[in-house]
Amino acid sequence: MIIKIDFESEIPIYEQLGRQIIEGIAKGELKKGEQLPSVRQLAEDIGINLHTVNKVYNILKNEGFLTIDRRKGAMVNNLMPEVTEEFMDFIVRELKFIIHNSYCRGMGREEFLNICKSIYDELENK
Amino acid sequence: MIIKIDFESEIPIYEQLGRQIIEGIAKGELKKGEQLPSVRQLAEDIGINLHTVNKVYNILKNEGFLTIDRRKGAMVNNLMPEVTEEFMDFIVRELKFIIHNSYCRGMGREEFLNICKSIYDELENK
DNA sequence: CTATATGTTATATAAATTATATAACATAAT
DNA sequence: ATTATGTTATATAATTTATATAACATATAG
Repeated sequence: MIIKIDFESEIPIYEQLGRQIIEGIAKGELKKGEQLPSVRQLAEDIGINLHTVNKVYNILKNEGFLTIDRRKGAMVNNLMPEVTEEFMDFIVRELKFIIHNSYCRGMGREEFLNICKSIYDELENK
Repeated sequence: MIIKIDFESEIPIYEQLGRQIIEGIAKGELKKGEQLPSVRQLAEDIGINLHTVNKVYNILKNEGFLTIDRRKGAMVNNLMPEVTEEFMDFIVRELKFIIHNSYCRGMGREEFLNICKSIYDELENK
């Protein structure tokens, strides 16, 4: 799986990395139980500090996406996290902002839903 | 229009304020051409610094939501910003993250789309 | 004209966040 | 024994976020 960091982005490196790992899991590029590179290896591969990778692994562990074994390192959890109340609050909050913003700009409901659908189509590979 | 800032939130104050103004415009609580409180007035009302309000007004001016007249202060723009390529990149990026994340957690396409629809229903006050 | 209110600009400061750099430790695998 | 793993501890630097004062130019109100 290829990780690509945009060092010019306003999005923090650890946030970009975390999103790409979740994307990899969602798309099946990272299988359940699959082992991730060690913090040192991945840090070297993408040219960032080992602590930044370690931070991401621990965030994703706390969210329930990864498990970390002292011996083998990080791997994709066999059981994905649930849709918690906290997570629902998060996506509703973010969706509201995106929808309010696009609504002001004249984007209609159908157009917005079609964008969502196209992302799902890409995700479930057509 | 009532502004409510959560000082415990991890979301910056200026971000919270900006989102609520856009929400107000989307919901019609703030009409086109309507005058907003002065930076000093609003800052005092919600208990924050005038520069934080000023920052928000200028961000929203640059995005095309507000116009700022030296005499009358900030007001809601009569012409809302367009769905620019930059904006499309933004919402696709954010939607991808939300969808990948919820997809991992077992939320299906229909459930997700229903959340979006309910936000639209609230927005168009059904 | 005077006083007030407006956005604006300029500094300065403090706290938190983000990212890196070294170093060391305990433990498991080779 | 050596190596690789996550982990912990400091330290530092840059950036972001938020506040605090002060001042300026200008338009409006009295």
